[in-house]
Amino acid sequence: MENEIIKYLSRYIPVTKELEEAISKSGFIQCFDKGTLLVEEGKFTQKCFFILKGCVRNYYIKDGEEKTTEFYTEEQAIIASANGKNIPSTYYLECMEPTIAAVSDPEFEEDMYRKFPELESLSRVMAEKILTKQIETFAEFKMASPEERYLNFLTTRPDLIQRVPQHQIASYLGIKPESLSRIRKRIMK
Amino acid sequence: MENEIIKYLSRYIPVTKELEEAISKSGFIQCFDKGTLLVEEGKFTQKCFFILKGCVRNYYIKDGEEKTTEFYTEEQAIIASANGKNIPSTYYLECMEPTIAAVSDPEFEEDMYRKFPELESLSRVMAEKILTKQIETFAEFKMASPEERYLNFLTTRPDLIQRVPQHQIASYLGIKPESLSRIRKRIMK
DNA sequence: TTCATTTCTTAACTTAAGTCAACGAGCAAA
DNA sequence: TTTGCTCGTTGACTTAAGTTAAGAAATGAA
Repeated sequence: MENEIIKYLSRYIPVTKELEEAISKSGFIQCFDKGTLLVEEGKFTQKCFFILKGCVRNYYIKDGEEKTTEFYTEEQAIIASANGKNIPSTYYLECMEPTIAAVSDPEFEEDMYRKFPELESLSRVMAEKILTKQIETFAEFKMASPEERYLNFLTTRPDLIQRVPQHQIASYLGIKPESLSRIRKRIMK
Repeated sequence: MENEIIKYLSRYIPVTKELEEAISKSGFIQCFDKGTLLVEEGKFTQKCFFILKGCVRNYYIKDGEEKTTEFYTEEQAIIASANGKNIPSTYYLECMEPTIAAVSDPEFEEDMYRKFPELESLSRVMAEKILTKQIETFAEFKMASPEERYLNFLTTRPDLIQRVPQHQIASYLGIKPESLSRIRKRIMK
C-alpha cells in the first residue's frame, strides 16, 4: 500500500529514491476495521488521514442525534480541524468499510517538509485546490433545494449510494430520512 | 496600505528588509470603488484578493436571480477558483464598499515563493487553516435550521448586518428574503 | 424638493419539509 | 428457527419556508 501513495504522489511531483524510502520506512500506512472510530468527540488528536481504500464518515452528535456532514473515500484527505491547538474534537470519524489510510500528524509533516520541501509545495497546492472545491460545493448547497441536492449527489457521488445507508445520506443533504424517502419517490414519478 | 499587509505578515513570519521591499515595489495593493466587479461570470481571470479594507460579495446568477454565497471582509482571502485552468468564472465578485485589497495572480505568487520560500510555508498553513474553518462552517450550516443559521450569523458576523442589505443575507443563509423577515419577527417575539 | 428605485415587511395561499407513529423487509445474533 | 435490530417507507398531521402580490420605508438621483 506504500506503493499506492507513491503512485499518487508521482502524479504531481518527481518521487526520488530518498523520498520513496522515507515514506516506506515511516510506516504511516494503517488499516482499520469497519466501525473503527478514528476520531471521537471530546478526545484530543491531531491526526490527518489520506484514504487509500475505504470510506470514512464524519458525524456530529447534536440533540442526541447523529448528523452526518461528510463522506471521505479513495484519494480524499481528512485534515485535522484541531489546527495546532490542544482542543477536543467536536465530531466523530467512523470507518464505514475496512479502510486503508495514510495517517500523519503535524510533527511528522513538519519533519517531512524539512527533508523534502517539494512536499510542502504540493501540500500548499493541494490545500488550495481542496479549498476552492469546498467553497464551490458549499455555494451549490446553499443555492439548491433538497431535491436538487439529491439529484446533484446522484451524479457527483454515485458510488456512495451503494456504500452507506440512506438515512446518513439524508443527513449529509441536510434533511430528514423521511424527506429523502419522499424525494426519491417523487423523482421516480 | 503596503504597511498593512506587512503588519499582517509579520504576525506570522519575520519580515526581512528584502521581503518588505519586494512587497512595496510590487504595487499589488489596489483600491476599488463601491460597485466594482472584481470578477464576472464568463470572464477569464486568475486573480486572488486579500481584503485590507472593505467588503466583497460573492454571488451567482441562477434562474435569473442573484444568489449571494459569501461575504469577504477585512483580513480575508479570496482564492481564485479557476485553479491554473483556463476556464471562465461561474460567479461574480462585487465590492459592497470602497475596498482596498492586495491583488495577486499565480505567476506573481510563484515568483514570490521562489524568492521567499517562507511565504509558501505561510500560504500552506493559511490554506489549511481556512480549509478547516470552511469545513466546520459547512457542517454547521447543514445541521442548522434557517432560524439557527440566522442566530449563528448574528454572533459570528455581526458587522455584516450594518454593511450589506438584508435580502443578500437571506440568500447567504440559503433562504428567501421574506422568510428572513419572518424569522426576524419571530425571534424578536 | 420630487421621483424612481431598492429594500423590507406583511398577508394570503401553496408547497414541501419536519414530526410522530406504524409497519414490513432485511440482517444478524442467539 | 426465533428474536431483536436497523433501515426504509408510508400516512396523517404540523410547521415553516416558498410564492405572489401589495404597500410602506428608506435611499439616491435629478
